Amino acid sequence: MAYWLLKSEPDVFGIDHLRKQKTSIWDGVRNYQARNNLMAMQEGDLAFFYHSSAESIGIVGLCKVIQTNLPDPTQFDPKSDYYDAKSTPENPRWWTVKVQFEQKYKGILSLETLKACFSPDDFILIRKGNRLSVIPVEEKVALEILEMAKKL
DNA sequence: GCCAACGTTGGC
DNA sequence: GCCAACGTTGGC
Repeated sequence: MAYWLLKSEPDVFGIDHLRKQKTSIWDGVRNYQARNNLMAMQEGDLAFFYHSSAESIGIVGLCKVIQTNLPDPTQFDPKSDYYDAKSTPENPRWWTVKVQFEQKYKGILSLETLKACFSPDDFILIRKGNRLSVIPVEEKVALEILEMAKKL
């Protein structure tokens, strides 16, 4: 089983949205590296939920991958911000997964804390200039984050 | 294939 | 709101 980190702006779709609706398709990703990470996900993988561009920045909860290799429906919708005219249902360009809410942490594992605990070599999230929104997390790092989350 | 221009992300 | 870093586009 692998671990991941999913970034989202809480104003748009935050941990509370996911908690309320229980599951969600992770749509709207339009970056090839992030898409490739989505395509590498397996059922049962766990993903940390990260709030970006917010008042409090950091990991706020946990979700689980429950369905993989889903074409992102927004790419076919001309009214969507994420519409891609070059994509067709026969040959979709953007694939994603469905996630299920697992847990909202009692507090936040702030970016500052994460920077203090991990090395950029071990954790892509804290590398300078990193903008990737779907990030693989090494097991070693993931297990430590899970422990840190218990103490919140 | 190069690279300048432009758009976006995301922390501060 | 600013701006550094990065990704994409398009002319050549």
